[in-house]
Amino acid sequence: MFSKTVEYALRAVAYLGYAAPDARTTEQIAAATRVAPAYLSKVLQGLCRAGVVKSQRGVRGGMSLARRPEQLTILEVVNAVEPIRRITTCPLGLKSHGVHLCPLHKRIDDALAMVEAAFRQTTLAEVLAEPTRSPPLCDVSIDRLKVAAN
Amino acid sequence: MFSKTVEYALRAVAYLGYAAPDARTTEQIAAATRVAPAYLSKVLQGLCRAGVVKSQRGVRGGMSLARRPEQLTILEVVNAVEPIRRITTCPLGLKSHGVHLCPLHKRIDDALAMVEAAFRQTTLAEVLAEPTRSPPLCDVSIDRLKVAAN
DNA sequence: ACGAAATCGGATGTCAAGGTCCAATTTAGC
DNA sequence: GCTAAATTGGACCTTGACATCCGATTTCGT
Repeated sequence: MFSKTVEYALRAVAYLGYAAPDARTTEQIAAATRVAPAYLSKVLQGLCRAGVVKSQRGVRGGMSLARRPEQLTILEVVNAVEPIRRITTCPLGLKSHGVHLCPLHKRIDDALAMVEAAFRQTTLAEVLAEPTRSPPLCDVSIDRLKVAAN
Repeated sequence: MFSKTVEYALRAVAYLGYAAPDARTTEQIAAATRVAPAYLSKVLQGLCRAGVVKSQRGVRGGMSLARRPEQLTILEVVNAVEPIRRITTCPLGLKSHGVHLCPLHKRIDDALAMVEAAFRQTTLAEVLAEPTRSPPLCDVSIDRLKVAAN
């Protein structure tokens, strides 16, 4: 239902939020999020163009959040890589009823709207702060220790 | 977010519900739902195997609903062609926390759960019966007249 | 100024989704 | 029994998602 690319983008952003405000290299992010480094690179480029993360080239460069976690919603991340396309007109292309969706497509769009609303209401900060037995992104804490040790 | 195949399956089922209890040929369904006939054939085969529709070969054959619209939910149709895969374990494969999802994946799974619940609660009969300016499936009424005229 | 470290961008490869085509099979009706 | 009408299943094609690779470029630190 959600593409792998969306998964990868959310993992990366979660990891960066955890590391904020420091930057992390694509290699580090890939290792921590268990994503193929070369592909993650492309995903991060997309997030960069969308203004979700910012990049710094060269020595001691890497990726970091473009905004504070409190100002970044899950929806923005999702829409940056693969926009949720709401149904606004009849997919069958019938002009017989203009903007009014038939009951079937209304239901489908309602489902999209629910997801959209849920993601819009959730900030990265909320995800990171949520008390839980499992740390965000699973083993990000282990990685954090590893990075801190360097 | 939802695949084309899911769209096609829902359109076909909506059309068949509208025509119920009579059968319709793949050609008729394809024309009414604006789907490529050859591909719709494959989709219908899947629905048939899943027990959502039933097929009748030969002269005066075609496709019809396997159950009454009141007994068929949107979720069943969706799951027949492309099951909604809830997140049950950490996608990163970390065994460090067993069945407990991290906050990120919890949110994603919550979204999936909402969609699943909405689709489970909606029967085909409800979709067909809903009062609206636009008939279900857009121009199904036009098609109905055409079929009735034969 | 130089070199190492990092992103950027383009070319390429792989695989599943979406889509087509057709011969084989089944079946109602004459 | 024959024929026309319909599904079935398999082979095939096309496109986009996922993924890899590498040379070019930028930039920090010495």
